[in-house]
Amino acid sequence: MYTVKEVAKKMEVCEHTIRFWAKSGFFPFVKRNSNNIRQFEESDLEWVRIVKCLRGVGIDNKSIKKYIELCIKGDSTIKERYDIIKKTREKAQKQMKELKKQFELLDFKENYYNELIKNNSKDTWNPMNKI
Amino acid sequence: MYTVKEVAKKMEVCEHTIRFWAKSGFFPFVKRNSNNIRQFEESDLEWVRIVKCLRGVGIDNKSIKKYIELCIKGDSTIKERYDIIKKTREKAQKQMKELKKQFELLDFKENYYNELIKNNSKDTWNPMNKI
DNA sequence: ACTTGACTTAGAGTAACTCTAAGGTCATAA
DNA sequence: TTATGACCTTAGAGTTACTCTAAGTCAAGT
Repeated sequence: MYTVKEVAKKMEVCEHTIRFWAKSGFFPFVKRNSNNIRQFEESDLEWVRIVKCLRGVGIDNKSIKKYIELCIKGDSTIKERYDIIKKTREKAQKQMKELKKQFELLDFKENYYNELIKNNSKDTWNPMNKI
Repeated sequence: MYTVKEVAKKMEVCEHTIRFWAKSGFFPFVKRNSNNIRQFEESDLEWVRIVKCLRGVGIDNKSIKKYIELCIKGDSTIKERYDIIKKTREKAQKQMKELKKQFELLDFKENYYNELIKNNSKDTWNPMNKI
Protein backbone atom coordinates (compact mmCIF):
# COMPACT_ATOMS: atom_id res chain seq x y z
CA MET A 1 0.00 0.00 0.00
CA TYR A 2 1.39 3.37 -1.03
CA THR A 3 0.34 6.98 -0.50
CA VAL A 4 0.54 9.48 -3.34
CA LYS A 5 3.90 10.67 -2.07
CA GLU A 6 5.31 7.16 -2.00
CA VAL A 7 4.01 6.39 -5.46
CA ALA A 8 5.55 9.62 -6.71
CA LYS A 9 8.93 8.67 -5.30
CA LYS A 10 8.80 5.05 -6.40
CA MET A 11 7.69 5.87 -9.94
CA GLU A 12 9.76 9.03 -10.28
CA VAL A 13 6.82 11.27 -11.11
CA CYS A 14 6.02 14.57 -9.40
CA GLU A 15 3.53 14.18 -6.56
CA HIS A 16 1.28 16.86 -8.04
CA THR A 17 1.27 15.03 -11.32
CA ILE A 18 0.13 11.80 -9.68
CA ARG A 19 -2.78 13.72 -8.11
CA PHE A 20 -3.52 15.40 -11.41
CA TRP A 21 -3.58 12.04 -13.16
CA ALA A 22 -5.73 10.57 -10.41
CA LYS A 23 -8.21 13.42 -10.79
CA SER A 24 -8.16 12.82 -14.53
CA GLY A 25 -9.47 9.32 -13.90
CA PHE A 26 -6.29 7.49 -14.85
CA PHE A 27 -6.29 5.27 -11.75
CA PRO A 28 -9.89 4.16 -11.37
CA PHE A 29 -9.29 1.34 -8.90
CA VAL A 30 -7.35 3.19 -6.22
CA LYS A 31 -9.12 2.88 -2.87
CA ARG A 32 -9.17 5.35 0.01
CA ASN A 33 -8.81 4.63 3.71
CA SER A 34 -11.13 5.94 6.42
CA ASN A 35 -9.29 9.28 6.36
CA ASN A 36 -9.90 9.74 2.65
CA ILE A 37 -6.24 9.04 1.87
CA ARG A 38 -5.51 7.26 -1.40
CA GLN A 39 -4.02 3.79 -0.97
CA PHE A 40 -2.27 2.55 -4.09
CA GLU A 41 -1.90 -1.20 -4.31
CA GLU A 42 0.76 -2.93 -6.35
CA SER A 43 -1.76 -3.43 -9.14
CA ASP A 44 -2.50 0.30 -9.20
CA LEU A 45 1.20 0.95 -9.76
CA GLU A 46 0.87 -0.93 -13.02
CA TRP A 47 -1.58 1.76 -14.14
CA VAL A 48 0.85 4.47 -13.10
CA ARG A 49 3.59 2.73 -15.07
CA ILE A 50 1.49 2.60 -18.23
CA VAL A 51 0.30 6.19 -17.93
CA LYS A 52 3.86 7.37 -17.39
CA CYS A 53 4.92 5.38 -20.43
CA LEU A 54 2.17 6.75 -22.67
CA ARG A 55 2.84 10.34 -21.54
CA GLY A 56 6.55 9.78 -21.99
CA VAL A 57 5.92 8.97 -25.62
CA GLY A 58 3.81 12.11 -25.95
CA ILE A 59 0.32 10.62 -26.00
CA ASP A 60 -2.08 13.34 -24.88
CA ASN A 61 -4.22 12.99 -21.80
CA LYS A 62 -7.47 12.73 -23.70
CA SER A 63 -6.19 9.69 -25.58
CA ILE A 64 -4.85 8.17 -22.40
CA LYS A 65 -8.28 8.59 -20.85
CA LYS A 66 -9.78 6.74 -23.79
CA TYR A 67 -7.32 3.88 -23.34
CA ILE A 68 -8.07 3.73 -19.61
CA GLU A 69 -11.77 3.51 -20.34
CA LEU A 70 -11.21 0.66 -22.75
CA CYS A 71 -9.28 -1.13 -20.02
CA ILE A 72 -12.15 -0.69 -17.60
CA LYS A 73 -14.62 -2.00 -20.15
CA GLY A 74 -12.83 -5.34 -20.22
CA ASP A 75 -12.14 -8.12 -22.68
CA SER A 76 -14.32 -6.85 -25.50
CA THR A 77 -11.87 -3.99 -26.08
CA ILE A 78 -8.68 -6.00 -26.41
CA LYS A 79 -8.34 -5.51 -30.15
CA GLU A 80 -8.85 -1.78 -29.82
CA ARG A 81 -6.27 -1.59 -27.05
CA TYR A 82 -3.86 -3.62 -29.13
CA ASP A 83 -4.15 -1.10 -31.97
CA ILE A 84 -3.47 1.81 -29.64
CA ILE A 85 -0.42 0.16 -28.11
CA LYS A 86 0.88 -0.80 -31.53
CA LYS A 87 0.62 2.75 -32.81
CA THR A 88 2.20 4.07 -29.64
CA ARG A 89 5.07 1.63 -29.99
CA GLU A 90 5.65 2.86 -33.54
CA LYS A 91 5.57 6.44 -32.30
CA ALA A 92 8.14 5.60 -29.66
CA GLN A 93 10.34 4.09 -32.32
CA LYS A 94 10.21 7.25 -34.40
CA GLN A 95 11.09 9.29 -31.35
CA MET A 96 14.07 7.10 -30.66
CA LYS A 97 15.34 7.81 -34.15
CA GLU A 98 14.75 11.54 -33.74
CA LEU A 99 16.42 11.61 -30.34
CA LYS A 100 19.39 9.73 -31.72
CA LYS A 101 19.81 12.36 -34.43
CA GLN A 102 19.70 15.10 -31.84
CA PHE A 103 22.18 13.24 -29.70
CA GLU A 104 24.55 12.99 -32.64
CA LEU A 105 24.31 16.71 -33.32
CA LEU A 106 25.10 17.43 -29.68
CA ASP A 107 27.95 14.96 -29.80
CA PHE A 108 29.37 16.66 -32.86
CA LYS A 109 29.08 20.08 -31.30
CA GLU A 110 30.66 18.93 -28.07
CA ASN A 111 33.65 17.62 -30.00
CA TYR A 112 33.82 20.77 -32.06
CA TYR A 113 33.85 23.02 -29.01
CA ASN A 114 36.32 20.71 -27.35
CA GLU A 115 38.73 21.02 -30.24
CA LEU A 116 38.43 24.79 -30.12
CA ILE A 117 39.27 24.79 -26.44
CA LYS A 118 42.17 22.38 -26.80
CA ASN A 119 43.71 24.40 -29.61
CA ASN A 120 42.87 27.66 -27.92
CA SER A 121 41.36 28.61 -31.25
CA LYS A 122 39.28 31.51 -32.22
CA ASP A 123 36.03 30.54 -33.81
CA THR A 124 35.57 33.39 -36.21
CA TRP A 125 36.84 31.89 -39.46
CA ASN A 126 34.45 28.96 -39.52
CA PRO A 127 30.91 28.89 -40.91
CA MET A 128 29.94 26.91 -37.81
CA ASN A 129 31.20 29.72 -35.68
CA LYS A 130 28.10 31.48 -34.64
CA ILE A 131 26.13 28.73 -33.01
CA MET B 1 16.66 32.55 -48.65
CA TYR B 2 13.62 31.15 -46.87
CA THR B 3 10.44 32.65 -45.47
CA VAL B 4 9.08 31.50 -42.12
CA LYS B 5 6.75 29.09 -43.87
CA GLU B 6 9.56 27.54 -45.87
CA VAL B 7 11.76 27.21 -42.82
CA ALA B 8 8.88 25.57 -40.96
CA LYS B 9 8.45 23.02 -43.73
CA LYS B 10 12.15 22.37 -44.27
CA MET B 11 12.89 21.98 -40.56
CA GLU B 12 9.63 20.21 -39.68
CA VAL B 13 8.60 22.72 -37.05
CA CYS B 14 5.21 24.43 -36.84
CA GLU B 15 5.20 27.84 -38.52
CA HIS B 16 3.80 29.47 -35.38
CA THR B 17 6.60 27.97 -33.38
CA ILE B 18 9.24 29.42 -35.70
CA ARG B 19 7.67 32.86 -35.22
CA PHE B 20 7.46 32.29 -31.48
CA TRP B 21 11.14 31.34 -31.38
CA ALA B 22 12.03 34.32 -33.55
CA LYS B 23 10.16 36.64 -31.17
CA SER B 24 11.99 34.99 -28.29
CA GLY B 25 15.25 36.14 -29.82
CA PHE B 26 16.49 32.72 -30.87
CA PHE B 27 17.42 33.83 -34.40
CA PRO B 28 19.17 37.16 -33.91
CA PHE B 29 20.74 37.40 -37.36
CA VAL B 30 17.67 36.90 -39.53
CA LYS B 31 17.24 39.87 -41.87
CA ARG B 32 14.03 41.32 -43.27
CA ASN B 33 13.34 42.49 -46.79
CA SER B 34 11.81 45.83 -47.69
CA ASN B 35 8.35 44.43 -46.94
CA ASN B 36 9.32 43.46 -43.41
CA ILE B 37 9.35 39.78 -44.32
CA ARG B 38 11.90 37.60 -42.53
CA GLN B 39 14.51 36.12 -44.87
CA PHE B 40 16.30 33.13 -43.35
CA GLU B 41 19.69 32.39 -44.84
CA GLU B 42 21.32 28.98 -44.78
CA SER B 43 23.35 30.07 -41.76
CA ASP B 44 20.16 31.03 -39.91
CA LEU B 45 18.86 27.52 -40.46
CA GLU B 46 21.77 26.30 -38.37
CA TRP B 47 20.30 28.26 -35.47
CA VAL B 48 16.90 26.73 -36.07
CA ARG B 49 18.50 23.30 -36.10
CA ILE B 50 20.21 23.86 -32.77
CA VAL B 51 17.14 25.36 -31.12
CA LYS B 52 15.02 22.45 -32.34
CA CYS B 53 17.60 20.06 -30.97
CA LEU B 54 17.81 21.72 -27.56
CA ARG B 55 14.02 21.90 -27.27
CA GLY B 56 13.76 18.29 -28.41
CA VAL B 57 15.90 17.30 -25.47
CA GLY B 58 13.68 19.33 -23.16
CA ILE B 59 15.89 22.35 -22.52
CA ASP B 60 13.61 25.22 -21.49
CA ASN B 61 13.39 28.41 -23.49
CA LYS B 62 15.08 30.55 -20.85
CA SER B 63 18.16 28.34 -20.99
CA ILE B 64 18.12 28.33 -24.76
CA LYS B 65 18.04 32.12 -24.70
CA LYS B 66 21.10 32.10 -22.47
CA TYR B 67 22.93 29.82 -24.87
CA ILE B 68 21.96 32.05 -27.80
CA GLU B 69 23.29 35.09 -25.98
CA LEU B 70 26.57 33.32 -25.33
CA CYS B 71 26.80 32.56 -29.04
CA ILE B 72 26.25 36.21 -29.89
CA LYS B 73 28.93 37.28 -27.43
CA GLY B 74 31.53 35.36 -29.37
CA ASP B 75 34.74 33.49 -28.69
CA SER B 76 35.08 34.38 -25.03
CA THR B 77 32.10 32.17 -24.22
CA ILE B 78 33.26 28.97 -25.88
CA LYS B 79 34.04 27.15 -22.66
CA GLU B 80 30.63 28.04 -21.21
CA ARG B 81 28.89 26.88 -24.36
CA TYR B 82 30.88 23.67 -24.30
CA ASP B 83 29.65 22.95 -20.77
CA ILE B 84 26.04 23.54 -21.76
CA ILE B 85 26.27 21.29 -24.79
CA LYS B 86 28.01 18.59 -22.77
CA LYS B 87 25.28 18.62 -20.12
CA THR B 88 22.62 18.60 -22.79
CA ARG B 89 24.26 15.65 -24.52
CA GLU B 90 24.23 13.76 -21.23
CA LYS B 91 20.58 14.65 -20.76
CA ALA B 92 19.81 13.33 -24.23
CA GLN B 93 21.58 10.10 -23.38
CA LYS B 94 19.46 9.62 -20.27
CA GLN B 95 16.36 10.25 -22.30
CA MET B 96 17.38 7.66 -24.83
CA LYS B 97 17.65 5.12 -22.04
CA GLU B 98 14.27 6.11 -20.64
CA LEU B 99 12.64 6.02 -24.05
CA LYS B 100 14.11 2.61 -24.70
CA LYS B 101 12.57 1.31 -21.47
CA GLN B 102 9.20 2.70 -22.49
CA PHE B 103 9.56 1.17 -25.91
CA GLU B 104 10.24 -2.21 -24.35
CA LEU B 105 7.17 -1.97 -22.16
CA LEU B 106 5.05 -1.12 -25.20
CA ASP B 107 6.66 -3.95 -27.11
CA PHE B 108 5.84 -6.37 -24.32
CA LYS B 109 2.26 -5.17 -24.12
CA GLU B 110 1.80 -5.37 -27.86
CA ASN B 111 2.94 -8.98 -27.83
CA TYR B 112 0.75 -9.75 -24.86
CA TYR B 113 -2.37 -8.33 -26.48
CA ASN B 114 -1.42 -10.05 -29.70
CA GLU B 115 -1.28 -13.43 -27.98
CA LEU B 116 -4.66 -12.78 -26.40
CA ILE B 117 -6.16 -12.02 -29.78
CA LYS B 118 -4.55 -15.01 -31.50
CA ASN B 119 -5.77 -17.41 -28.83
CA ASN B 120 -9.11 -15.67 -28.58
CA SER B 121 -8.41 -15.62 -24.86
CA LYS B 122 -10.19 -13.92 -22.10
CA ASP B 123 -7.97 -11.70 -20.06
CA THR B 124 -9.55 -12.06 -16.67
CA TRP B 125 -7.31 -14.64 -15.06
CA ASN B 126 -4.08 -12.72 -15.41
CA PRO B 127 -2.67 -10.09 -13.08
CA MET B 128 -1.76 -8.08 -16.19
CA ASN B 129 -5.40 -8.12 -17.17
CA LYS B 130 -6.64 -4.73 -16.22
CA ILE B 131 -4.24 -2.46 -18.02
C1' DA C 1 -10.03 47.59 -59.19
C1' DC C 2 -10.39 43.66 -56.73
C1' DT C 3 -9.33 39.36 -55.01
C1' DT C 4 -6.05 36.06 -53.43
C1' DG C 5 -2.50 34.62 -50.77
C1' DA C 6 1.65 35.13 -48.08
C1' DC C 7 3.38 37.71 -44.71
C1' DT C 8 3.10 40.64 -40.30
C1' DT C 9 1.61 41.60 -35.25
C1' DA C 10 -0.73 41.37 -30.75
C1' DG C 11 -3.04 38.80 -28.06
C1' DA C 12 -6.35 34.92 -26.87
C1' DG C 13 -6.64 29.94 -26.09
C1' DT C 14 -4.81 25.38 -24.73
C1' DA C 15 -2.43 21.34 -22.59
C1' DA C 16 -0.28 19.56 -18.96
C1' DC C 17 1.51 20.28 -15.47
C1' DT C 18 3.15 22.70 -11.01
C1' DC C 19 2.33 25.13 -7.15
C1' DT C 20 -0.27 27.49 -3.31
C1' DA C 21 -3.59 28.06 0.17
C1' DA C 22 -6.72 26.41 3.27
C1' DG C 23 -8.14 22.81 5.83
C1' DG C 24 -8.55 17.76 8.12
C1' DT C 25 -6.10 13.93 10.82
C1' DC C 26 -2.91 12.01 13.66
C1' DA C 27 1.44 11.24 16.51
C1' DT C 28 4.60 12.94 19.56
C1' DA C 29 6.68 16.38 22.69
C1' DA C 30 6.33 20.07 26.25
C1' DT D 1 -3.62 18.82 27.14
C1' DT D 2 -2.46 21.56 24.00
C1' DA D 3 0.38 22.39 20.25
C1' DT D 4 3.67 21.45 16.84
C1' DG D 5 4.68 19.25 12.82
C1' DA D 6 4.23 15.98 9.26
C1' DC D 7 1.15 13.97 6.62
C1' DC D 8 -2.87 14.03 3.61
C1' DT D 9 -6.92 16.38 1.08
C1' DT D 10 -9.15 19.90 -2.32
C1' DA D 11 -9.95 23.87 -5.38
C1' DG D 12 -8.02 26.88 -7.92
C1' DA D 13 -4.18 30.05 -9.43
C1' DG D 14 0.15 30.29 -12.03
C1' DT D 15 3.53 28.73 -15.60
C1' DT D 16 5.54 27.12 -19.90
C1' DA D 17 5.57 26.60 -24.50
C1' DC D 18 3.27 26.48 -27.74
C1' DT D 19 -0.85 27.04 -31.09
C1' DC D 20 -4.21 29.57 -33.02
C1' DT D 21 -7.05 33.73 -34.36
C1' DA D 22 -7.96 38.23 -35.87
C1' DA D 23 -6.78 42.19 -38.05
C1' DG D 24 -3.82 44.42 -40.99
C1' DT D 25 -0.03 45.24 -44.96
C1' DC D 26 1.60 44.40 -49.31
C1' DA D 27 2.36 42.47 -54.22
C1' DA D 28 0.85 39.95 -57.94
C1' DG D 29 -2.65 38.03 -60.94
C1' DT D 30 -7.43 38.53 -63.67
